[in-house]
Amino acid sequence: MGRKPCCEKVGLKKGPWTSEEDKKLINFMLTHGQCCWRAVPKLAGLLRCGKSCRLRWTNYLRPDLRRGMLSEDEEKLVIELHSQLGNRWSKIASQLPGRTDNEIKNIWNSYIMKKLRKMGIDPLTHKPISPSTEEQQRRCMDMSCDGDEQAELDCSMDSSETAEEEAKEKNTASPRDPAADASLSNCPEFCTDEVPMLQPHEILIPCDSSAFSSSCSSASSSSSSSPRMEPPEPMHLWGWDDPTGCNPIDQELTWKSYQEDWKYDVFCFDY
DNA sequence: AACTTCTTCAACCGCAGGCTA
DNA sequence: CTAGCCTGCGGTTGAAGAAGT
Repeated sequence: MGRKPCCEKVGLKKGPWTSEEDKKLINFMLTHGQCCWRAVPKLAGLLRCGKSCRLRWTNYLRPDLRRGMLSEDEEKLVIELHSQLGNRWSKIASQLPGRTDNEIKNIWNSYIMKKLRKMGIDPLTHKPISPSTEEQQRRCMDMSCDGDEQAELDCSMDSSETAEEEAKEKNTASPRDPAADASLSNCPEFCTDEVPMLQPHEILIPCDSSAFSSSCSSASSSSSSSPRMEPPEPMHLWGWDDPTGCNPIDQELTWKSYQEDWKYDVFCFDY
């Protein structure tokens, strides 16, 4: 069979993207919309594989992304969804507008997991950790043999702190609280079969370059020679349901910050 | 100040599944 | 039905910066 690799490995750039490459990709995506990723690098003049372009766009350059820490609501939602879906990051991310699966995954691994452990909750099972159980002891033994990092963390946790945090946790809505689970499962927003997927036409400005340039005229005042890109409408105008409870004002603020951070100039290049 | 260890997160890799010829 | 292409997903890696000693 010998399936071909996704891209020709030779001659293609890897590693961190330069601002120049970002500009090319952004310009291409905003003028042409999302099309065949395999063709994107060639058409955009990039020495990257399509996969790399897709990843860069979806995880970093997409105009509708929300950057920064998760809000408390988002964090709760991630934990709740993870308890139901496991490591299905894309499903989880689809419930959090402007967040990517990669971002959620990173936040989970670097922050939420630690936090849950500190609270005495096993991040994998979402059940309280009970250090006195034989299971725990066995895991500690296993850990000492095979260097299981997670077990090590579990075992090294101060048991008094664990108990305290656990008690605290029981007073709040535990992720495995049956009532909470029931209410969640009754909530149509959490039906994973009805994930509100974002379509390209919802993100991107129409391909018509004249329409594009006119739409960004209001934002181009700061640079007459190289017009600045106008990100699309604020997210709350796109008709998203917002399970995080973020109100439009918050989203508008987020969007304003984004617009202020939007530094890329549009390039023109021939194909 | 210098060095080491830890943390974060962008990017990569390989695989699965959908689609089509 | 099968093979090949393409996209998307989840696990993993490694560079860079932060924190600790």
